[in-house]
Amino acid sequence: MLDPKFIRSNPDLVMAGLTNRGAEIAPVENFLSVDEEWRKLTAKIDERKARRNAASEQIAQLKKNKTDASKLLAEMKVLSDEIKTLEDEQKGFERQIEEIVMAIPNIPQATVPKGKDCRDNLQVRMWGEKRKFDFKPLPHDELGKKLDILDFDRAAKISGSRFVVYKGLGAALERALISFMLDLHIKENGYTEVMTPAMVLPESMRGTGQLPKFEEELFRCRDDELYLIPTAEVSVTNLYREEILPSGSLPIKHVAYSPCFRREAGSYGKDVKGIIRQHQFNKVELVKFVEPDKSNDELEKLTADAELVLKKLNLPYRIMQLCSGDLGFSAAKTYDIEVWFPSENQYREISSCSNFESFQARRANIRYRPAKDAKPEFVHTLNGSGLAVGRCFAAILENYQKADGTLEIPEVLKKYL
RNA sequence: GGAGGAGUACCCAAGUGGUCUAAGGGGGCGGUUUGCUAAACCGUUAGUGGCGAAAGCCAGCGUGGGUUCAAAUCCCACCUCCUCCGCCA
Repeated sequence: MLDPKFIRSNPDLVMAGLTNRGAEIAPVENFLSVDEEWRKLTAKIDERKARRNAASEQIAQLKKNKTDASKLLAEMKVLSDEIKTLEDEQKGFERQIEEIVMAIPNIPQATVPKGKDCRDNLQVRMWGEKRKFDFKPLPHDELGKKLDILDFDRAAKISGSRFVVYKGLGAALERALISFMLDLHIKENGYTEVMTPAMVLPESMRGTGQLPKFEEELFRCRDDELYLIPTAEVSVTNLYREEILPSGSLPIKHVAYSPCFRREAGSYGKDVKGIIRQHQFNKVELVKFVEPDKSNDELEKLTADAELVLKKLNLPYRIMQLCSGDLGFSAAKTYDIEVWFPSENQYREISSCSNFESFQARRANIRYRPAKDAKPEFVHTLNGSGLAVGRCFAAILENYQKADGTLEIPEVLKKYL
């Protein structure tokens, strides 16, 4: 969430930022008026409480001296009832403010290109040579079926649409990719591995920004207040929720493998073929907690760390900077990595690397001490896929297929298979 | 799932309705002393949010409610941890 004090003192800046991303500005105006009411009321309540505290001391003295206090008691009874009424009103305002502020998205950084949707995203760089095929490359799902390593029909039987069964070398390849990515980030890029729960409390979803606005995209348990994570970002970022990290502990860099669960509500008819868009998929996620003035540098590094996976696999890709209108709810700046799919003759997203600045840290109350006895400040959080394993699997099938319908194995994966 | 017990500040811990403005100890920080270190002694130490120019005031003892003029303290619910029993990969 944004800092209420920042909204209060810079409403024009906030509204301009929201307009750039195509969001409503009404919540800001709404906030300003409720906030004003709340501040007035709070001052009023504090005043009355100060009076009550003073009277309490008097009553204690009177009782001690065995003097009659009934007049003061009666007075305080009235005052206390009044305080209670005002406090109920105050809680109402607080709930309203919380609801409003939690629904306001992050403000894009000044350097983020202005635009409406993904067509206005900016290509930052490209890498790799697109392979020249002397045959017509098959789409990954057809190839997977032919090789008997992907089974869509049986997956649909047991779980419905948008699921897949990996079989034989398919399962082995998926597993190899996970191990390869983890090892790379741990050994070469300096991340510490964590393996976290795939089910989390609503507070965690609020911490990273999935709730309260995007509940329809989540799988929820019927009998327990638990949600399946749509990305390891949720459980890993919330590791340090409600904590003050000691000075010198930043940056913290975690890598986590997790299954991810998404309802994909509203994407009917989109990417229905293949394993590009599934209700359950595997992902290796990179998450960083850094000092505020370093977060943009750290975003460049994080993106480079994710890119290294594709470089080692020799898969052509490009880096896109998302325009203001295409940014996710919590992000202030985002690079997407898109990998080449020869059968479709197009690039497709395989990673999204974002700087959330203090947006998630404030929601999740994650702070650090800049120096030993300094006051705590909110950290900046970042994350990025490093990478989406299923999409990487698909890209390997497509880019490494041979004319005879078999598959070449990327050099770096051989020791994992 | 059942039965007990416990949550107080960086840590340990006292506190069963009113100078609790939370005792005491440890640790940290600052100081005195000192050739240096240690010891001793003195001082200091919850983060945070709100109002205010400031002084200050208000909130805060796991969380949320309630009782009361007044709650760390009494009542209710919940959460977490510990011990034992049962079940279980």
